[in-house]
Amino acid sequence: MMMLGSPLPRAFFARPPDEVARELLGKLVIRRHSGEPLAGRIVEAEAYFGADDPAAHAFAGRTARTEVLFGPPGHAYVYLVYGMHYCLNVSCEPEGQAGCVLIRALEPVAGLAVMAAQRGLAGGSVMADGSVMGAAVPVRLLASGPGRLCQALGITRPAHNGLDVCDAGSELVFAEDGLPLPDIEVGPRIGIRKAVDRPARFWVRGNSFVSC
DNA sequence: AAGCGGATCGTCT
DNA sequence: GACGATCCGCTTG
Repeated sequence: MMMLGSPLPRAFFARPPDEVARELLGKLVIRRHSGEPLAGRIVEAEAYFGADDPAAHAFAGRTARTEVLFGPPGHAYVYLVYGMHYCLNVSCEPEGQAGCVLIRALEPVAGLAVMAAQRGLAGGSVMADGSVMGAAVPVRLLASGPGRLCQALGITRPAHNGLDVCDAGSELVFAEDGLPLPDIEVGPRIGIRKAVDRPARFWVRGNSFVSC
């Protein structure tokens, strides 16, 4: 029986990315830093394969950017999209073989106020007399989307690319949450132009934090 | 409620 | 020199 919050073992990631993506649903992403830990439960993830997947970054071969994808499993692959958003992935397959899972949405579990602040959604409107009208923080939008969750957790390529997410001492850890596997749905991946028909997106059925 | 376009830059052609 | 594994605000209906 795995302990609650304990890091997932490296063997968990040393498998094909579609298996890993499916089983990552319900697991925790924990961002440790000097303050309180930030955490979210994975509710949506996509598998990206290697040489046989034109939609994957690894498809073009081994480059400086994609080095992590070909390295040992269980390491963070963080890249910049559209010049402004970071995306978090975790490397899969044994060392030497490319593959990863893109984390697309988290259900916030801990550190919601910090997440809101980092998202620029501190909530509440400052009135003319200096008082603050209550406007509830839109929790659903905190970490629902690959760019949003990186902003909420403060994940960047310079700081986090290549980190070992199986190491309890790491700034970024993927961990067990002690919950049974949720009811899962499968469909095509989002936002890609190649291999659009491949069913490689997994999400928790009915969960309101799924990005779409 | 849905659709459009602007922002912004590392990476590879 | 072009192009994204995106998000947000503004437009229209």
